[in-house]
Amino acid sequence: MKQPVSEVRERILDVARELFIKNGYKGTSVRDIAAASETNVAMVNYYFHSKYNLFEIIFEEAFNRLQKKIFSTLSSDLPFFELIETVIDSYYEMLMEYPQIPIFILNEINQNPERLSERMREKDPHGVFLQMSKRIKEEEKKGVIKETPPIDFLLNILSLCVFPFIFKNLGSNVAKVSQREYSEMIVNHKKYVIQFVINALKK
Amino acid sequence: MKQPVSEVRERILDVARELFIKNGYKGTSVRDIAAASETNVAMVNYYFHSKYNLFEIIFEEAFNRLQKKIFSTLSSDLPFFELIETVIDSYYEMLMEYPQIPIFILNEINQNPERLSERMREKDPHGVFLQMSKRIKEEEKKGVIKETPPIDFLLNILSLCVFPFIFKNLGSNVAKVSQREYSEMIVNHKKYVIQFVINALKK
DNA sequence: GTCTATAGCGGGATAGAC
DNA sequence: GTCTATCCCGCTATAGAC
Repeated sequence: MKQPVSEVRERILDVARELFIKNGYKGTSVRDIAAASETNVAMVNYYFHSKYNLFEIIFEEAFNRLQKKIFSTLSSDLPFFELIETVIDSYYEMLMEYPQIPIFILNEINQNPERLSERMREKDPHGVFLQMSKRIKEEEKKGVIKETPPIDFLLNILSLCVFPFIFKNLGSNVAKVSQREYSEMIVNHKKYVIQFVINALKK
Repeated sequence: MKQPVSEVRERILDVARELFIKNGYKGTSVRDIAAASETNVAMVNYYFHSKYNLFEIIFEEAFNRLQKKIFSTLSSDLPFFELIETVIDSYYEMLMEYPQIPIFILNEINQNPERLSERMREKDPHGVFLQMSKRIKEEEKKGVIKETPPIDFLLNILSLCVFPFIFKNLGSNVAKVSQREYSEMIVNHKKYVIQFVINALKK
């Protein structure tokens, strides 16, 4: 019994997504994908031309999701400290739902940095960085916050939000807690991070 | 003319360190190492048995140095804020020398989490975490700093120190700066991080 | 559209002569 | 200790039968 256009294609795509997220690009072979999707190597290359092309389709999907979420938060017109809180909230919310994404992205940076960053540059239609810089400048002028270089500040936000998820595997092992316990710990950690950042900003 | 015990071994080790740092573990082949050290593949395996073992020797070297440095800082009697500054300094100094280490660790985690975390647990013979907790408690009592859960605080320190290096490849491309410029940027970023952390702590 | 079979490459590791 | 030659593996990709 045959599904619409290509049930096989979908099956390969689903399996590949799972494997790429779990094992990364280099850690996933076309043979793995073929076996897990109960097809064969030739089928994967028939539908997707190459392993890299297949990877790109899946990567795009994950990447768009993350981008959309973060950008819509950053572009809102909330009061400054609430904006900060919401940005951090959004990162954590997103990353708790898709904890594999940072590892997925970071693992593959080495693979093709030019191409990936080309994409990221394309995907900044609202000038989020400029908008954020403007908000920071305003608050500096008001004397509410300390002198805050936008790049350094945003890098700190990114570090504080993303690293705990990257560190999850190692951290839970070293601390001898289950991944589940670590995840619960992260919820509390988020609250500390928000306070930490706001304290660091305040004059 | 022959050098002491094995001039060749040292040469291989030096070249390997350089290549691993520059191109990462997977990006460096034993053939590359052989060529650059003007020996051959057999020599590399004669002295180091395997590529993985060779890398581990280099990894161990860096890890031990960091460990030693952090501990000597923690057990010093520096004033608390200077202690924080020195710890952050040490992390950045080490990571600027071995920027590939975090990425190697990340890749290792996916492949063999048990082995790596076993090692890291072994390497805390002096109780860095306990030392730090003690100092934090003292400063809390003095009323100098806010309430500061040690785990969350240390995770923040780690995030702020390690993430910029993980992000290096992607970040430098997105910001359209060379890796070299990014590295220079990181030196300034470190200064901001130190101020950021100290402000966040202060009551 | 599906599959088998294999080409062709590049990797790590090793045997064995010197 | 050193080197050449080679093994064996896994990978991507494709040719060609059905």
